[in-house]
Amino acid sequence: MLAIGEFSRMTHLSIRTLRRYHEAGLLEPEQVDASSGYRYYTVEQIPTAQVIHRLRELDVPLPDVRRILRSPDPDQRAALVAQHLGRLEAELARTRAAVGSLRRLLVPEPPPLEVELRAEPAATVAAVADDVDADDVIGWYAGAMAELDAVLGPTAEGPPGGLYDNALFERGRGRMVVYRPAVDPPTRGRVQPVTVPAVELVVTTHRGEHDDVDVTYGELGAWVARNALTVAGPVRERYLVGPRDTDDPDAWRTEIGWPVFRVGPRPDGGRLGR
Amino acid sequence: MLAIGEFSRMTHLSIRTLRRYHEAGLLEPEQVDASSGYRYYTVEQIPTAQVIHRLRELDVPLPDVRRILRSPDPDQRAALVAQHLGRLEAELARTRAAVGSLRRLLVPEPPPLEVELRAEPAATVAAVADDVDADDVIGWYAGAMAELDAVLGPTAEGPPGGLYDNALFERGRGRMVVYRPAVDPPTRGRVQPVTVPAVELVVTTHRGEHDDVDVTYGELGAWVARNALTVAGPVRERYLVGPRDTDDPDAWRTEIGWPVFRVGPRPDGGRLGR
DNA sequence: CTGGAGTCTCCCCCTGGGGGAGGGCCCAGA
DNA sequence: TCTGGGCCCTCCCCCAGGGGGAGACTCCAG
Repeated sequence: MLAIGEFSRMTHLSIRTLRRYHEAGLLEPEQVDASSGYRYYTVEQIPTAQVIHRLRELDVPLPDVRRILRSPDPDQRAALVAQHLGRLEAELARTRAAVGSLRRLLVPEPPPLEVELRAEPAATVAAVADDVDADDVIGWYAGAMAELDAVLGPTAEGPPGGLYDNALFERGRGRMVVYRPAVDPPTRGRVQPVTVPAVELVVTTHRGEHDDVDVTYGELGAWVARNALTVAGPVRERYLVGPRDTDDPDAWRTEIGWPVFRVGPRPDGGRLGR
Repeated sequence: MLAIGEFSRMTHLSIRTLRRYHEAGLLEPEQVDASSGYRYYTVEQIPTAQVIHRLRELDVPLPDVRRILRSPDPDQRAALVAQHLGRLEAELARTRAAVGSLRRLLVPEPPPLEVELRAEPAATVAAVADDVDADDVIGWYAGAMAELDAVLGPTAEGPPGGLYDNALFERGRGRMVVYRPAVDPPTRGRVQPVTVPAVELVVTTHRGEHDDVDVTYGELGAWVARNALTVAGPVRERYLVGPRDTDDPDAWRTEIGWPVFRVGPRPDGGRLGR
């Protein structure tokens, strides 16, 4: 039996960390003295401790480490690990995107901003809607669009789009609507007919990678502010050319539209009604 | 003038986050109402907010973001950014190492562990020593070894080595000694003559990448425990073949030695005397 | 003038660590 | 069998960089 200090030396996990892992149910000492509370480990627990160490180096959250350790089936275990390696891949992609975007930001070649004020008519579309956390936007969008495609089939009546509740940006959670235009929109699964209301829309087009889209948002917002307008409802995006159309990011075009009121009333505080 | 909610919509930074950035001195509102405390921003601050957003996506700490924003010279600013990109590189390398090591750990091909109990004589060497945090070990080692090489020159009397206080593993901070054997060791800069005491040493050799070294530590520890020995002083490593000898990691050999006492006394609790 | 959306501050919580205080336990030597 | 000192225990506080929510005040259009 090994006291916690000896076990610490053998595994290169600090004593404090071992105690935390005990508390979290990750690595239970083989025996705990009932009266003194002393933790005693065995040499057979060393490999487990090392696996935990590696997983933590990969920033796998403690509950997930526990799941991995407790899954008896090696295949299932491998799948859980692979899932986290996928997460690392995604994180790397995010980092790469931020680096690229930062570079573009620091070497600004200000493109002429073309803004249009347009009266957008109401339209009934096939949509998927839900309350979403800001971090889940990407994943939720992918799922919702896939479901739309599955229900509507490949023949499109026009580019897909989305409505984004301002609370999504201001408070990190809000209503999200993803839609595709359709004649006589069906009701199936999460897909429902939704009527996008008529509105006065300030519109511009974002070119290229979506990572930079907030820059265009900023420019559009500045334009709105300078023209003494005020936001009146969820922001709209329309994906004129996107990854579903071409693999060349430079060719992508996203139409961004802000509903506005002249000066006056903000009937719903800029939020998306239900 | 833009209220915080409008500014939030334009920059995709949440209201809470904007308040935090104000508090941290990252992004001061152009104007703060003295009586109400309302924050008011201008459209000119949007690009700054976007740069902050990008830097935070790269996990640049808030104080460093502040430094970057406040450095007036573009060159200096670029240098600060580049520094953080270097940090990202290092992190990526660490992640890659952990992935590789995890793979090796999960597909174990248990190499025969050859352990030797050896009476190590005392030796006087040229050494650099200091108290070091566990996270700084790599960097400190590199600096200390470079200084040793600069003082001693290229002709080596034997492989370099190190002594590692057990507190380094147990408590995350401890004394570290890096040395090179030398006849008549000089005193220059941080380099000093140090006498490594004679000791009974349990020794094995780790093969390959240093990322896996804790596995060998674990095996050695298990051997020590099974033979009813007890640790008596700082762990020793000797770098028989390392990156300074060959670029092939599979050829690297690190000798790992644990000073032990048979059963009996632990004169200094396994810590490194001064 | 009024009501509701917007904003303020303040406090608590999260993760995965670390620092340190105060006190009990273990065990080799005498 | 006692003793001392190293080991281990629990408990509380702190860190970054966020989020949740309460309770009160402000802004502004009708």
